[in-house]
Amino acid sequence: MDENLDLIFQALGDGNRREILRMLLEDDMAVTDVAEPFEISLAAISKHLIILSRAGLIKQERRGRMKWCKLDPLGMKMASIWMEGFGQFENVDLEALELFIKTELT
Amino acid sequence: MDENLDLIFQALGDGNRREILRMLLEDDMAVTDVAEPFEISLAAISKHLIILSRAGLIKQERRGRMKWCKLDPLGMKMASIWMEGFGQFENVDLEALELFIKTELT
DNA sequence: ATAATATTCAACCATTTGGTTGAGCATTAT
DNA sequence: ATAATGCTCAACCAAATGGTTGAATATTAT
Repeated sequence: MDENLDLIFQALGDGNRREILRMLLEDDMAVTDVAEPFEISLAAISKHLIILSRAGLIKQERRGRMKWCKLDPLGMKMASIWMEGFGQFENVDLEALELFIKTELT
Repeated sequence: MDENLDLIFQALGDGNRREILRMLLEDDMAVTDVAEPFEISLAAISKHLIILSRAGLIKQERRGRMKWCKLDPLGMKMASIWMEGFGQFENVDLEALELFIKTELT
């Protein structure tokens, strides 16, 4: 059963959650700090963090009244291992790829 | 906007769709052939293929009355490019990873 | 011309998702 | 002891998801 991959990819399929991961790449943060740049409620962020946690993409550790969030590399690793099987990218449309990199990443 | 990544990861977040991709890795197939090993309806498979198509994970080409489905490496490439930013996997729990590889893949 | 095949469309349904608000519970500060 | 902070729970809501069935369309075979 690859329910793990379900959880991982579903978790990654939301822009807010990907943004959270990007933030945690720079530093570990408490829940309130994660929520700060977003416009949605704290409760919504809390839910997103739980989803990321269940997917193995982050770890949460309660310390005092705060809960610290840090990246857990395992989830992303599992996803990338699955994707490696499709690693024959010779036929990629390079023009579309370049456009993607310019417009979608940062 | 990274709606592209939304579509890609959401598409990958379903076991049936990942299985379709795995099948297409071996050979291009018509819709009916894709549907054959599944227990769900042909219409459901057709929908899954449209989702994969919109995500840039496959391409569909009508030839006669059949529609041929083939992998499109671009979608997977976009996903893996995004994930590369998280490529610091030194701290992975190797034991859990090994377990994952044994039980979840193939 | 008629029948069979390949695929999609449309309407529907149950469940999940992503969000809200308000209350609740620990923990820390005053 | 009381108040403030950090986070989660519960109930709710609208929209999206993954599935169904039956009809519709287009192409090929008889």
